[in-house]
Amino acid sequence: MSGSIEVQLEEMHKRVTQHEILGSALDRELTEKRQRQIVESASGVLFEKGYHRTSIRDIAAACGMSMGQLYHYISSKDDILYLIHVYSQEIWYEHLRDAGFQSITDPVARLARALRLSLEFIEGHRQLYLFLYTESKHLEREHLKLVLELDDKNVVGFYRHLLADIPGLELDAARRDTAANLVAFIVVFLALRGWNLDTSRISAQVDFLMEFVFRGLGLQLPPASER
Amino acid sequence: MSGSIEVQLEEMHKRVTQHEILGSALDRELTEKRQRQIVESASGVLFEKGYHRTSIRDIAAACGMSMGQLYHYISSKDDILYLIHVYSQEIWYEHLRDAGFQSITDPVARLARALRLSLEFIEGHRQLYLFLYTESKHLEREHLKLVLELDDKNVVGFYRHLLADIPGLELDAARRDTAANLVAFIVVFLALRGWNLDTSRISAQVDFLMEFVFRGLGLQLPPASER
Amino acid sequence: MSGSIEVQLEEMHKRVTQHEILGSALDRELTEKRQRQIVESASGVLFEKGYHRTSIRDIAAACGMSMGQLYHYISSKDDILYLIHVYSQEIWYEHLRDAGFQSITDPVARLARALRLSLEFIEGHRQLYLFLYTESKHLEREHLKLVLELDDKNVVGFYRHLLADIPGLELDAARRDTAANLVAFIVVFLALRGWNLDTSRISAQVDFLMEFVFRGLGLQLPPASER
Amino acid sequence: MSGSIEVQLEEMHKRVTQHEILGSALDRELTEKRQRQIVESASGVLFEKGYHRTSIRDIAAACGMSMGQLYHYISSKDDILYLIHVYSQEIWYEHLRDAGFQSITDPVARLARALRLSLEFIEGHRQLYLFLYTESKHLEREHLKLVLELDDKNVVGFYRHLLADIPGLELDAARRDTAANLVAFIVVFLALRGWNLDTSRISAQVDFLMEFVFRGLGLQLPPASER
DNA sequence: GATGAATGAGGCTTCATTCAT
DNA sequence: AATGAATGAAGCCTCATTCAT
Repeated sequence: MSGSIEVQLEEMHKRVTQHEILGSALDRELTEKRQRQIVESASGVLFEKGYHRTSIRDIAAACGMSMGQLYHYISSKDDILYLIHVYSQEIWYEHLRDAGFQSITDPVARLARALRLSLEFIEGHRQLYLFLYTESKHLEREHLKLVLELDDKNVVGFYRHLLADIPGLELDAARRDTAANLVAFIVVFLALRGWNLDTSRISAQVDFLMEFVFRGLGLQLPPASER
Repeated sequence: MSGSIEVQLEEMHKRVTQHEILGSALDRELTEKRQRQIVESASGVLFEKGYHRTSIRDIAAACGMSMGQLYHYISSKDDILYLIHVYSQEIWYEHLRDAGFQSITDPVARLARALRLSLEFIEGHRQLYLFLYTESKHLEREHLKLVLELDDKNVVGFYRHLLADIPGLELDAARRDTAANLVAFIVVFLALRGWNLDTSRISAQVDFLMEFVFRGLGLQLPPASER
Repeated sequence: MSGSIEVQLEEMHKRVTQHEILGSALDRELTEKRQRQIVESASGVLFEKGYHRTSIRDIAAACGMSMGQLYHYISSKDDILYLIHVYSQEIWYEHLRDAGFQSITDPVARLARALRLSLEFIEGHRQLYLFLYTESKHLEREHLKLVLELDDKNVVGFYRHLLADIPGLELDAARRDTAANLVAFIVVFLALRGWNLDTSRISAQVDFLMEFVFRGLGLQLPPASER
Repeated sequence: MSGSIEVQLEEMHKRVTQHEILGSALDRELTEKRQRQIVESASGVLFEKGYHRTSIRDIAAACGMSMGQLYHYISSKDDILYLIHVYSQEIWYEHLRDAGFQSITDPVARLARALRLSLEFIEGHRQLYLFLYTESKHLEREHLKLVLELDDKNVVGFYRHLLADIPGLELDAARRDTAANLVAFIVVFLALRGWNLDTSRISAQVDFLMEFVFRGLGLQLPPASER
């Protein structure tokens, strides 16, 4: 079961790709490239001003594009919000992959590593995650549904699998689901409540959170060398 | 130390009142009454459509007021957002008070009860808390600052005090602060991730969360009769 | 049956009034007054430039209103198109009424008078009728449906009743319906093909059309004094 | 005089061709072929969405062409509108010709046959004729002038000639012109008011219209076998 | 030659706030 | 005092046409 995250992410990519966002541009490859550029360029303004206060003109300017060009690669402002959500899952996945996560075999070590990598990653992308939680509610119905599905499948699903693999963890399916959601939620703690936390102690806070989660689940945290 | 929350709330009221738009002496009381009415009437539309998509017209209509009248009690749309934040802390406080929270003396039992009352209260006001987390970012700087201060002082501060009172809890001030923030965060879990949770099992989930938090803090949950 | 047109028009007014167009203005009476002003002021530009080429800004300017004000009395550009259609039926009705049409009792004389009054009226409102036929296709589905219903009920219905009253006119219901539609169509001939007609001979053309229609129906045109 | 329509159509072709955008000698033929293809392919979208709501992109897609290719055969969107008008006259002419119209010699039978062929043809191309009447107003001045001239020359002119040929029809030139215009107008009745007519009785309606026109002109309709 | 990405003005509509009545 | 009509800037989005590749 340890390879499942790759499979999930594969599927995610497929689903994202299947969903038509295209404005009028026809070249699929160029479109995807530009969409990523748009997300990366637009993030700055969006995170700072918020979705509603950022105009399409602001975004176009931030992307160095004309408004018309922008609309060749998206078909509505809402698409950008959606793309950011997808993007966030992609880069999170890439982070795990690049950190060699999948080479770990021990289930508990896997959980520990996943937790630490996620905590650190999200801490490094505070604004992004704050934005995601803050603005997801404004997605249009169709996009919202997709995003929530992706989140349940890829993010929560990821933790669900990790928890299921751990021997001796006495959680029925229902509790395991709640636990997976809770982990996905706690992992985002530093981003959502960062304004009220001492930013000079990040690594201590990461440790604290890992201990908290492991103890909360009734598990023993592996020695530091193995997380 | 057990009375501190009341003191804090007193102060909160003062601060809120100080910031009021209208100054005329006798109107103060009426204004506050009307403001609460406004918040309570406007909540419906606001929670459903979101802050930006709800117009002042919508709000006036929901309140059964003319726009002119509405503007007698607020000075800008942002005021409403602010008032909702204050309101949320007030009714949370009232809930704790009405549940006889302050009569509990054992520190661990106090924490347990505070947790359960908060979890249940927030679960019963999901839309409100989702709104708070979703829209607080749109508060204007001055209001935002106030709200964050109130939250740190009254909400996080409340949990900070509870944790400080618990004997044998080995947390230095820094960790205690993180822990208090974390508790304030977890307490909101059911509202923020409710879309992905089995709503038929709320009370089981409340139990699960309480166990999780207590274990996470290295504490033993009191027997059910004493929570 | 001779009073039926009044009844029909009464109903038309009711239906029009029932149909919500209101922007944000609440005063029904003022709204209706302003809507008529809008129609009358906007006609000029609209007839000249056509619906699509006339911008909302053009219309607001022609009405001496700000764009915002305009939208207090309508809720979309399409509403204006709709209002013009309703307006056209109203003023046509008023023209017939003011010309004392309903005092005529002889069925054949009634038909002749209706025909002449309509021909003359439409000839005097060429641009309006050209506009109606040209742009009705661009009405949004809901409005289009309403307009077509009104036309069938009030305009075609009017001719249907006139034809039904005429003794010795051997038309089954189906043919009578076609005939009524045809009359409603021919009556508009001068407006729709006016560009190709000698405008100096209008009254001769009206006579020609009346003779044509009466002969076409197998009727004898009453002496000029009774038309 | 019976051959005159062919002559007129010849001339029409010439005029249309003269106005072509491209000059290069050999391309002429290809251009005309492509233009007809464009008109035929684009009709679907255009009739359904209307001229203004159909974008050049839509048209290119409907034609299976790139936008660049499309612009090799037209020089503006307005050209397409113009080409459709010309096309409509061409296929109408072809319909008459293919039905062996020119072999009829009796003037009254000619008129009857012309009427029936036109009524049937237009009924079979309702959308096209609705489009022509609806959108002709949007032609640019130069094209509009041409189209109106063509219509007066070829369509109205055709009926004018037919009427002129009929012995014993007491119409001065002015009335004859009005009558020709009226015939050209009535012939389009089924297309323009089709929405309000019983579509299951088309042939009965064609008969009714023919009787109506003949009676209206004071003529006797030839027996069915000779129409 | 052929493509389709790029332009950017201009389209319709909304809305917080004010102020004449 | 109370109303709600009025403002007008700013919002999102479209599209005929061009032109670098």
